[in-house]
Amino acid sequence: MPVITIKDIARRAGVSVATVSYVVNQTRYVSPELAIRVRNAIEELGYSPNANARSLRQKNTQMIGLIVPDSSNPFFAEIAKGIEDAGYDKGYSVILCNSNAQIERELVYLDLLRSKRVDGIIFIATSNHVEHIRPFATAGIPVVTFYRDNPGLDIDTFRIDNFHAGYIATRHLIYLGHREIACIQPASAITPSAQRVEGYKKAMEESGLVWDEAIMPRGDNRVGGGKDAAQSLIKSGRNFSAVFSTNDAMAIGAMRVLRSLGYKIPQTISIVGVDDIILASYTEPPLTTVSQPKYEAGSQAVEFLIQRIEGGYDQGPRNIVLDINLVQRESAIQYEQILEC
Amino acid sequence: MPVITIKDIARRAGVSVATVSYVVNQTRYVSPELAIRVRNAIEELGYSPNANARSLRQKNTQMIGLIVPDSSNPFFAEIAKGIEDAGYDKGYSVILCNSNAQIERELVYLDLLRSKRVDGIIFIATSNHVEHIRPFATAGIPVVTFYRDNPGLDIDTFRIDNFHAGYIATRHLIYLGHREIACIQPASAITPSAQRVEGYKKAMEESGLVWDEAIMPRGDNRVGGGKDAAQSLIKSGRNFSAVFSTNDAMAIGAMRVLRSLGYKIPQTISIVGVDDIILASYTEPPLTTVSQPKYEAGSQAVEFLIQRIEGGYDQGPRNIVLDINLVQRESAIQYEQILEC
DNA sequence: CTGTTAGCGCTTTCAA
DNA sequence: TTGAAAGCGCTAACAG
Repeated sequence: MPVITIKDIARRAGVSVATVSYVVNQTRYVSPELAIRVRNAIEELGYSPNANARSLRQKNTQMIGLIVPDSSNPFFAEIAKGIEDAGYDKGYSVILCNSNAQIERELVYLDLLRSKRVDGIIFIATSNHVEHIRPFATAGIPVVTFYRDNPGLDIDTFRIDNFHAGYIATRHLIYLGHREIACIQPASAITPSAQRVEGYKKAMEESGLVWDEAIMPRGDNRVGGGKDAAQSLIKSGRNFSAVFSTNDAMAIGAMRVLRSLGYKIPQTISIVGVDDIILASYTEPPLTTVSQPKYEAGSQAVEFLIQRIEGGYDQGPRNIVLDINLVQRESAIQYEQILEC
Repeated sequence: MPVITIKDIARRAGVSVATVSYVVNQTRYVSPELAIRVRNAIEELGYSPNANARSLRQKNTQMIGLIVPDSSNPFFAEIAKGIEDAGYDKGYSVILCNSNAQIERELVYLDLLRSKRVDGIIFIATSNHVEHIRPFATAGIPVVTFYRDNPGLDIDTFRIDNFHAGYIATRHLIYLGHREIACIQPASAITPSAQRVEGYKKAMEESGLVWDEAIMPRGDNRVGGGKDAAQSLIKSGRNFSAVFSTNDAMAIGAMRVLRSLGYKIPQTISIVGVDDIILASYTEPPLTTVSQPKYEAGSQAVEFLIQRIEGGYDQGPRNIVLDINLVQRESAIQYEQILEC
């Protein structure tokens, strides 16, 4: 079945293709009479303008590429949703690309997106190896990244203040009266989230408390790592009434083994995490954590991207630090012993 | 900065644009000598073929549209991931569209996807009102849907056997020795998942057990609805040692109130759900449930879609029933009283 | 073995 | 107030 083109409409309405184009896009005055005829023809023939042909002429596609490590990870899924929604409002569609944490696949997708002439790219990289976006930046294709530095490139970046996240989580525990506060830290000290540990230390020191590597086990940032960390925390034989976990996944793992070992949470041990993944509100008890905006970050990212696409901004790179805030649920409470003395 | 086109490459390599096209696409023999020159020019100039121009000629875009109610819902996110991955393997990109459960927005996206000339559409509808995909079907654009009937349209559909899901969940409980089995059912008897209740009834009857509306409260398919249902279950004053919930969300809600009321799960009450949402494996205790393939369903859907796109299939509509299976976790155990007698 | 060229469907300048 | 026509970047006859 032949697809209806602008020519068919022109013929049917007895006008030129130019006129059809003008009424479709409302881009110059057309007499009501002709306009009606055109609209009728469109209606009758069921015409749908070919966006690709349009793009070819206008050199814009109203599409943005989104590269994420894993769109089924609730964290990224939430960001992606924010992007899609904001894009919809602004008239941009999004091409969804999962890198599956493979640099190779990031490269393939980057190429593909360039070929498809997307108007901009939101890139949540897997590694610190972000050199491969250089061609885009230099080719003048707007790019926004998350949680990465892009030295020397004119690219906006969204990040959170990891130090501060660790700091406010720990301060909360201290405020609740806890003095012996354990910390479950990431396996690697060079990841961005390792900064959260620094915030923890700062908060401790500020209050004249000591942090002690003996109760600062490392985990793999996943639920399993949190379980292991909790085990070693118990085995250490040290006292602690609270634990700060550098992310929710490990906090959840820790809660599980602590509970199975007979500890009551929060009655005997308080826990706070960071991230506010959806699971956090469904655990037993619901987890107190430091939340970072995900949906909002996504929509703000397209905002910034579109500014650059449409020429609303052409200064140097912007570094946006997302607001974070403590969400108090039920896994951390007042340290009662203080009162009992 | 001017974008490099095929002409620039031709000029640089001293050949015709046709030759460039042929070496890029490997679509006819080109002498090694010229091929090298072309490849060098491409390398030097950083050429990226314009996929839109190509699409305009070839009348295919290597893109598929995906319409889901909410891509941040883990259930759809998982399906979407399967779609994206399979698409990647087959050389198709996916445009992500959230309908946010609004028919209006489904329509807008459907129009948009038509305009962008996607090669096919995977449509997970919000309502039973799927009439609006008719134009696509009749225009010959392949469409695959989930969980919906498309009477009179040549559209493939993926679904699960809801009756069977309810049946095997209930059979499992019976197999464990339970005889008084409550059922938390959906608010509406006409939704697809209401069939799960029929499966429950069948299993009960088959084993000579009676089902009783007094312990079959209705819920809104969400966690809150499960909580309410559990309350009314308790208020009914009837005995039951197990409950079958027609979905996981309600099962989780029920578990919560039952536990807060002092019931031990699974020691005093066993529970099984349906869906296997990710939360199910993180509850206390982890939920036994009937799982349906999500990732796999997604990739199978693109398989079918691409068959139609590329002419590998042109028979009538296909109705695919996805495999389901019981995943045993810790919320349902043997009914001990039987042994104690 | 390679090049010339028409044309995909649209926008937009230029002319009337 | 409208139309003719060039051209966006590419593919694929067709010709040589």
